[in-house]
Amino acid sequence: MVGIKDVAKHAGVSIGTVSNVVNRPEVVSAATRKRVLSVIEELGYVRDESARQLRAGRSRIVALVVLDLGNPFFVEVARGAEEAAHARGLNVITCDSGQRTDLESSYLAMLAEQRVRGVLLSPVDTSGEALKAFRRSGVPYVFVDRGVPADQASSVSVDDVAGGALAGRHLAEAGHRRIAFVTGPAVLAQCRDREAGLRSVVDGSGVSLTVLEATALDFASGRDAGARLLGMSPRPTAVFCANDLLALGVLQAMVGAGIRVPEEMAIVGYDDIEFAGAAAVPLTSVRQPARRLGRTAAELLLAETGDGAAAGHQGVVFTPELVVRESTRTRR
Amino acid sequence: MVGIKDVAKHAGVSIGTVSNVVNRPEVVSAATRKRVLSVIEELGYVRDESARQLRAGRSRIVALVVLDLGNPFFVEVARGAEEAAHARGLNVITCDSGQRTDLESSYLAMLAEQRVRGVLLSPVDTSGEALKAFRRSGVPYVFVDRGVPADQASSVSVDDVAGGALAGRHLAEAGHRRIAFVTGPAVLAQCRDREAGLRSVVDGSGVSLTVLEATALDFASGRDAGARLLGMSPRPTAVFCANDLLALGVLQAMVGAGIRVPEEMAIVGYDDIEFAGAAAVPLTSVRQPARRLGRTAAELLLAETGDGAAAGHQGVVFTPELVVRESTRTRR
DNA sequence: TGGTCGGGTTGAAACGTTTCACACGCATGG
DNA sequence: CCATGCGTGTGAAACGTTTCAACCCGACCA
Repeated sequence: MVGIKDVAKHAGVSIGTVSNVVNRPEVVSAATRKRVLSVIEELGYVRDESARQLRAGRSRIVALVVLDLGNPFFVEVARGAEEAAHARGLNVITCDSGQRTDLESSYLAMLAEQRVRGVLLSPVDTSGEALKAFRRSGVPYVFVDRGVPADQASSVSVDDVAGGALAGRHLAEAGHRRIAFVTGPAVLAQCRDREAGLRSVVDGSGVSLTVLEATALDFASGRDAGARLLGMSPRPTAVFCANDLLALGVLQAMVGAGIRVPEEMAIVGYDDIEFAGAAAVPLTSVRQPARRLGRTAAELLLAETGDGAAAGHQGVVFTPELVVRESTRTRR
Repeated sequence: MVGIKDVAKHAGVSIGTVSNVVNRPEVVSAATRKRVLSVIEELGYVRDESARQLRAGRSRIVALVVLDLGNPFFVEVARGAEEAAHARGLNVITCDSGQRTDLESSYLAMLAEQRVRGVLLSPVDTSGEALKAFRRSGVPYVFVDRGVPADQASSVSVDDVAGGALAGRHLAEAGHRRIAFVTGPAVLAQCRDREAGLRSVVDGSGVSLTVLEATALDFASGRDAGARLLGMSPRPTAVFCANDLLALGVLQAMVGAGIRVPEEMAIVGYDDIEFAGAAAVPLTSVRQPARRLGRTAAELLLAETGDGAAAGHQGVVFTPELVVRESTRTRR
């Protein structure tokens, strides 16, 4: 593999000059610059980032670790993060923890070894071992889609309690008295907060609330939850799901069983992914500014790790928004 | 940042010994091993992969460059690739080229600088400049979801011509005489091949075929294409879309305009993503073994770059499968 | 003419690993 | 008692960059 030395030899200059041509072209004379560049082209030299990084002590890569890439919400977050990083000449690598603590740990360990510039983390569990070990490595990180006290780290999140309340209020006002909440694993703060928001509206109002915990926040688990819902009696008249994938799964179960939505079962999802509007019955959902979440998180991280070296952490919280569609629109 | 030297000093051993503890624990005595390990733990030492890689000359990372991470098909491909790579102790980084040649080039350049072990590439254009430049870098690569002559590179693909024919035959047999094909950018071989397959069935059979080119293979473009479809007269009675996202977009346009599917417009998609079955009208689609595609591609790459160093390239071609659902099931 | 300046180039150190030839000490066998 | 070998540990080289002090040389100024 051709290195800077080969280029130097062929061009009849020193290694340092080649390096200058590549990194600070303005300090080298036009003549040599041209000569060196043509040798680089001819030999097909591409610099070795690992050597560069070893010397520099820091990498030009930012990592994003998300809960589930199968969820279009996180794909949007990733796009936002890339926008912001590219604008600063950094690259992003995205890792999918699949909501598994072990995978999350292993990715974090890998990223620490890579000495990435920083990590945008949508954590499975903010208090677990995985994170504790990572913190020791000293790699800067920012929480995405998960708020934490600002003394611990910066974070960008959406107010999940408010989102849950939004959904709850919507259903309560439509007159539903038996509501189900389909949630994911309780380790996920998003799930807990959305439930809390829902309860804040529903509790004490005479509405009965049933909670169904799905094994994962995905489509298949939603279908399972839907099946359980069908077996209940009396059956709830409305269901709020912790995300759209679950909601789509529930919806499919309903349609499959011939239950009319929203007449016999109203459904509210969360995230407002693009598919929500394209479902069998377009889904009412709580919208989160996914792309902005990613962009802001990246910006926060870069501000912290930049040369300006701002000290303190920040917490940014966005506000969710209810998008009403057919799945809760009672046609009379 | 604590390095191997610090560990060595604290443990009262040489650098080499620390390295041995980490990489070949069996050659060092139990006593020193224990001592060194405890120092590592105490100091929170994590090795620097860039130094490691510089020395080794090769990285422990495999890259996957896909056309669109917003397409669940590619997320599945990525999962398959990760399965295979993790099984061999390698990590995968996924890059989303967004079907843009410039982004693809920039990712490939970045990956070459990183000296990744190899690249799994779902290329925008197999003959373009982007690829030519990358080839010079000498980084091994395998095409995913795109067949090429085996003398150029290994590849894993699905027979798109057969897939197109599958869809065409299905529609022709259902008696459709005016069929539309909604496709993506013509640079994409997938689009061209699926069209070719469709034509092989339809041409000369008296069926009229209209081709609508969408700007991208995504949901929004599908909606646009759907709108155009609505404006045609006579309107086709069936539409085959180059992927499911387009098909879902078209479907939404139909539903929005009150056109009944499949009675007034039959729709066939491609990929059979999970959402296809959950759509307003469950979508008939041509299924591809996405996960297997990713897994096989990774295995091929690792076989080529492994120590065994098999020389030649291979081309693996999978066969697609038609999944019939409501969107083409004529209810009489 | 001598001194200073500055543009252009060089050579070497440093980054943190891994690896490998070698050294040391001890037991074993001749 | 010497040779051999084995189990441990060491020290230094090498990986490909970047950076920085030093150097060279021609021009300009006093």
